Amino acid sequence: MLAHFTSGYFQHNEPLNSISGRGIMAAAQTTQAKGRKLKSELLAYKRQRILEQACHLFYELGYSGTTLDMVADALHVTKPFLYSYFKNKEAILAHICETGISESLAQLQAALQMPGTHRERLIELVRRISFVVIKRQEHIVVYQREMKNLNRSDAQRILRQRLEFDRQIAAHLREGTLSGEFNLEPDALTSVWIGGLISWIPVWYSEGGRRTKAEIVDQVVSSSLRMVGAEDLKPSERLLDDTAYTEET
Amino acid sequence: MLAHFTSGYFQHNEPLNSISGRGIMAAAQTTQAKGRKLKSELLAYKRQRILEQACHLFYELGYSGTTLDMVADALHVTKPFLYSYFKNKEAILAHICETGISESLAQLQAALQMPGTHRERLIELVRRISFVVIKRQEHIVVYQREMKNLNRSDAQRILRQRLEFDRQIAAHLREGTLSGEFNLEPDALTSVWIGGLISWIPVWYSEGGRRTKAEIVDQVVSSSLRMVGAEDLKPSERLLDDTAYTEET
DNA sequence: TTATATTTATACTGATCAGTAGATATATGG
DNA sequence: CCATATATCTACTGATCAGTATAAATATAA
Repeated sequence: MLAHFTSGYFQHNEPLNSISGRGIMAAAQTTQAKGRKLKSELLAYKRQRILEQACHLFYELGYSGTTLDMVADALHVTKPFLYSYFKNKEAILAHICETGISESLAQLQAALQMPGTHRERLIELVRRISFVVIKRQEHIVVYQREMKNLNRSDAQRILRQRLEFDRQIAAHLREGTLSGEFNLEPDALTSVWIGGLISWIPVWYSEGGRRTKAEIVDQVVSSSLRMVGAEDLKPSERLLDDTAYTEET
Repeated sequence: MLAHFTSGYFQHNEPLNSISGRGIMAAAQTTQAKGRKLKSELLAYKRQRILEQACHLFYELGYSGTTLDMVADALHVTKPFLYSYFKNKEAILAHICETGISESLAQLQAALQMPGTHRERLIELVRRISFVVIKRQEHIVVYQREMKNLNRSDAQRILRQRLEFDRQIAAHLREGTLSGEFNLEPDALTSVWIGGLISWIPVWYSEGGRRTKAEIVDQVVSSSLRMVGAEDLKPSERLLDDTAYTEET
């Protein structure tokens, strides 16, 4: 039952309720501290698996079209199990909605802190965010569709991150315009349109479709550069493959 | 009760169930043909009012967050009333979802048939579609959010219109590239990105906000021109006001 | 091994709501 | 004004499902 345990990673097709600390505990039981750490890892892992499965079902069937019994069944557990990990259905949705935007914001900030011209950093940030959006397609779509079901405080917390996201891109475009790299009118909402472009990816991209991730992302980057009035993506700047941006963290 | 009737138009705050053909019938009752025509107009009007109100509530509260009792209450009628105008709740949603896309498609085709260069017609079509999207903001948002709740055949019918919409824009961009007005790579998905740009308007535009409709639309047009590699919108081409595109049809 | 703590499951409740059967009111035509 | 047709309402049902009380199973520590 517990044999699938492999150096910290878990098999995803294993019934969630069969996962325990026993195997490792027996082998490496030295201190209570280690036991506590493992326990909290298990907790986090189970939470994450619930979120993944719920996200997928919300994506396929909609939030209100998905019952918690369905989520539980898919994980081979029962509804009250879910309630010991999340306060209620809405709390699950809130976590899902927050994932995409908070990861995007993190990548945006990382890209902005890199060295290079404004144009180079724009390329980098559009790329990084686009890859997040592709990786978290389902989260992004669920967020866009099901936002309305969030309670006031969750909605506000997430909205604040969105506004911060937009504020930082807008600032970068303003700076780049001042430095002469971009060509934008003072009151252009180009940060908004770039955000729209990136958020539009899930509408058309599908894993295993005719285009590779790198192609799609290069098109978004190219369109963004054209929109801000910077030099278009040079052939040498094209992505050959996704590896640099799709490694697991 | 029936005094609000004015030359074919109806007051919107009047209880829907008080609207009848009596007033006009008494004054202008000449043939049965006229009576039938009026009757079908009344039927169409009531259907339209149900759709408007339902759309607004779906927009505010979500499809599953809106009960048909709420829709009925808002119109000062009862739930079974709605069922004599629509087969079920999903049929109401399907009509709402179809509105935005079919009106957009109509405007697209009208713009494409106008005289002018490819660039001029691109400006015209982006403008027209953008104004549809602004006018039908709530319909568009409800469609994007609640698509999943449509049954197979409704979803397919609407999807076909979307695909046709994209196909025609793509064809226009291809022709414009061949004629040398645009500068696009053969496999660019620019029609998709322009569609995304336009669909993104409702996320940020709000009636009575800091920007006028004309400003927003000009920005979308400008971004589209830049994306396709055409000459940017000249100051003389800017919209001074919305009137040319927002007259009632 | 046994006592205690933690995790997970069984079985239920109360509220909600789409959809309907049948009654009532209103309009139409003679 | 009456008879018929049409439009609308009252009152209900059956199914669904989020959330919970409590029991069972499992893990932990001594």
